[in-house]
Amino acid sequence: MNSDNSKQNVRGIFTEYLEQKGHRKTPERFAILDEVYCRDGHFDIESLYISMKNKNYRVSRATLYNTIDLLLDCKLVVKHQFGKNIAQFEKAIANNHHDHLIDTQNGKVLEFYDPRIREIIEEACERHNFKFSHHTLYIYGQTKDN
Amino acid sequence: MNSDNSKQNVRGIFTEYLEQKGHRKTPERFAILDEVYCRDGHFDIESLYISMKNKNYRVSRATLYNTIDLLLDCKLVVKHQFGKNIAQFEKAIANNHHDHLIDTQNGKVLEFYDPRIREIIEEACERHNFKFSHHTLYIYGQTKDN
DNA sequence: ATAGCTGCAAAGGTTTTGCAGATGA
DNA sequence: TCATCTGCAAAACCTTTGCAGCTAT
Repeated sequence: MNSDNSKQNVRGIFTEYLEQKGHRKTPERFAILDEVYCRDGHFDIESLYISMKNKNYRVSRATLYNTIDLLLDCKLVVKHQFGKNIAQFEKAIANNHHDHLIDTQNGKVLEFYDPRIREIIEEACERHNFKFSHHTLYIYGQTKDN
Repeated sequence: MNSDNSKQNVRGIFTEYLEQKGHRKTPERFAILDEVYCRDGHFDIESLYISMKNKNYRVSRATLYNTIDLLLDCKLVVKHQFGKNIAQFEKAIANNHHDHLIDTQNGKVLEFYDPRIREIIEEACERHNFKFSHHTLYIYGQTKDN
C-alpha cells in the first residue's frame, strides 16, 4: 500500500460517506481531508488552520470544526483529549491502531499496542450489551531518566 | 470501613500531602475535599461551586480550580474528559477502580472493571521505561436497545 | 432553484490570570 | 511578619452560533 493508494482509498471512503448521508462534496472538505492525511501524529484545529493558511488555502475555523466532525463520524479521524482543554486529532486509516503513554511532565506522547486490549473491550461491551464504536486508553506518568 | 473512617482517612492523606509540599492547610481546601468526597459519580467544577454556594459556603471558582489541582496531584481525585470540553472529576479513594463505557447518543456513562487492564498497563510501562501514575480507558459506543 | 455550505465575527462557556486584601505558619 | 492563599473580575482560550452570501446538486 503506497501513500497514493491510501490517499485515494481515504478520499473514496469520505466520498461514499458524504453521498450516503446526503452531504455535499465541497472542495473545502476534501482539502481538509488531504491536510489531515498528510500529517503524522497529533494535531489540533488551530494548527490545521495555520498550515492551510500558509499554503494559501483559505478555510474558516468554522468549516474546519464542521469537517472534522464529519471525519470523526465516518471514522477517518479519531479525537483525543489528553487532559488539556484543547482537542487533538489523528488520522485513523493507514495508521496502526495504538494507545498512548502521556508524559505529564513534558507533555510528550508515546504510542504502544497490545492486542489484548481489544479482547478486553469486546468482552466488556458484550457484558454490558454495548455496541462498540471506538476507544481511547491513556496511560499518564513520566519517562524514567536513568 | 464506614464512611466516617474513610473521610478521616482522606483528610489525613490530604493533610500529609499539604504538609509535605509546604502548602497551607486552609479551611477552603478541606471544605472542597469534603464536598468532593460526599459526592457519588462524576461532577464538574461548576456543580461544586453551586453546591457549596447553596450550603452557604462561599468559595471562588479560582480556589476550586486551584484545589482540584492539588487533589489531582495527591491522587485523591481523578479527572476525565469524556470528549466534551468540560472536565469531569471523580473521587479516587473508597471508590473501586473502574473504567468507563460512554454512550455517544445520550452521554450516559457506565462503569466496568477488568483486572487484566492493570497488567497490560504495567507491561507497557515497563517496555517503555515509564513510571506509571494513572490511566483512563474510555469505550465509546451505544447501548443496544433490544 | 434552492437547501446546504462557507466565512466572518460575535457569542458562549470553561479555565486561567492579575491583583488587592486576608490569613496560616 | 510575610509568603501564600483567596475572591473577584477581567482576560484568555477553544468552540459554537448566527447570518449573509455562495454553491453543489
